[in-house]
Amino acid sequence: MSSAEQRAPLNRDAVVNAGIRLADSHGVDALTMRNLADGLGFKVMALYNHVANKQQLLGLMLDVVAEEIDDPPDDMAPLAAIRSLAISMRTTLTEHPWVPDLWLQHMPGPARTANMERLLRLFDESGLSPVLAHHGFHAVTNHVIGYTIQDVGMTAMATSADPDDPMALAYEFLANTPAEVYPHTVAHLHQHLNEDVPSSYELVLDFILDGLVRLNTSTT
Amino acid sequence: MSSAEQRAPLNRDAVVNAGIRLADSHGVDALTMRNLADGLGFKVMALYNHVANKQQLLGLMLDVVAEEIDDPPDDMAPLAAIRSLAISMRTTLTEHPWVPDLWLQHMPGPARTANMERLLRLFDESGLSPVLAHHGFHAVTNHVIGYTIQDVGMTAMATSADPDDPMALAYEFLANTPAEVYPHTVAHLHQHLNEDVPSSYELVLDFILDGLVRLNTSTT
DNA sequence: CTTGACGACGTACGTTGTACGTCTCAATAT
DNA sequence: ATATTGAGACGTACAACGTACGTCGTCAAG
Repeated sequence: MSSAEQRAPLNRDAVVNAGIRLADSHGVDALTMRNLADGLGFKVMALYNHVANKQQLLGLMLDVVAEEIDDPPDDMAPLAAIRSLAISMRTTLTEHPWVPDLWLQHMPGPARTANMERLLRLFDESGLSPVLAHHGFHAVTNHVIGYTIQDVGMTAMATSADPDDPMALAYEFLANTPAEVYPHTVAHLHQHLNEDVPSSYELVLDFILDGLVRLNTSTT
Repeated sequence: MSSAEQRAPLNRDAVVNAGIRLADSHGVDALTMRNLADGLGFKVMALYNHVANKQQLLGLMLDVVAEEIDDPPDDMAPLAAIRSLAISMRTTLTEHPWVPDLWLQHMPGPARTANMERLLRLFDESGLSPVLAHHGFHAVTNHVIGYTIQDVGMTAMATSADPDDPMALAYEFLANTPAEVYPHTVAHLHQHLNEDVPSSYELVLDFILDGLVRLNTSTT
């Protein structure tokens, strides 16, 4: 009986994937080494045979997520492909709300480096001047991360304040900020609560891309 | 002797300001309650007579930083004032590298709410349509936070890897990413290390503002 | 002179990451 | 067949953290 119950030994991929699932489902705060080990049916110290420490584990998790980002088709025009890639990145990052924060605090692994390479190559092929291509890379990267981090951070705050009713936080904020003192802020928040405004993600992305092209053609 | 050494009692402002100084000088990781108490010449639990918990302390610290943001002059044209405010925000946030991350994870206090109000009012007075003003607010906020968080995160990573030589991290990264596989990434990094490219912060900010104005006039 | 409030602090607890050493077992070498 | 080795799971233990609780001294109001 005892020999029949041999589990398969742990391995790095299993640990990393379990980490991603745990962070996705219960938030990054629930990702403790003990918790993770429990979920896998092992004890804490078993994990350390497969990852050096938590920091490394997080880095590996990030790189797995980076692999999930869809590539634009090869035959797409560079600027359209940039646009498409930016949207894919946002999609993937939004599916793993714990990622955007950590993204900026870890060195890129192979998959994320490949992702940067792709975006940089597209800019190189876009016809923009080298300096504008350089700035474009940063502008788009910043746009993707910034917008996503903000979205995700907001909803994380709301659900951590009251998991049952994410709206509760907004109403509590409204109760504490008088409309006579902060009329525009209150109005803005109401726009979010009542009418639902579409995301300006793609709109602003296009402002950036159009701005790059426009400046490029006007100085060439 | 003992009665002559009476210290002034602690108060909330002292705690909050000491927290800011500590986070500024030694990083947010060094901001532990014990550390903070030590710096003030008190013991840990004394702090809890003045702040409810660490979370609240961080929130108070953030709002003090929000107060530091310079307002644009009242007579400045709305769009110019928005631009000016965005630059002031970046300046202040950069002076407190621990802020951008936390900024998105805490509800705004009074000062930050006032800051939002200001930006929203400027957009309201800008002549943009209400929906574009709404999007403009998010676009600019995102730009400010995103760009700053990225700057600050990078340098934080570099200095935490090797406080003596922040460049070391870049060279280590280069050593691990072959130029044959990642030519554009390597070239991009070299642009940062050799030529020093000016920040694209204002350039992209203008892309956004110009994009808003252009779209507004073309659909009005 | 008493009383009551307030602020500082000692003690203690639960939670976290992880260093270190031990034990088991299968694969390999003799 | 026996001895050796190495990998992997795990128990124990520790330091650092946030913070709950209770105690004590001091000072102002009754």
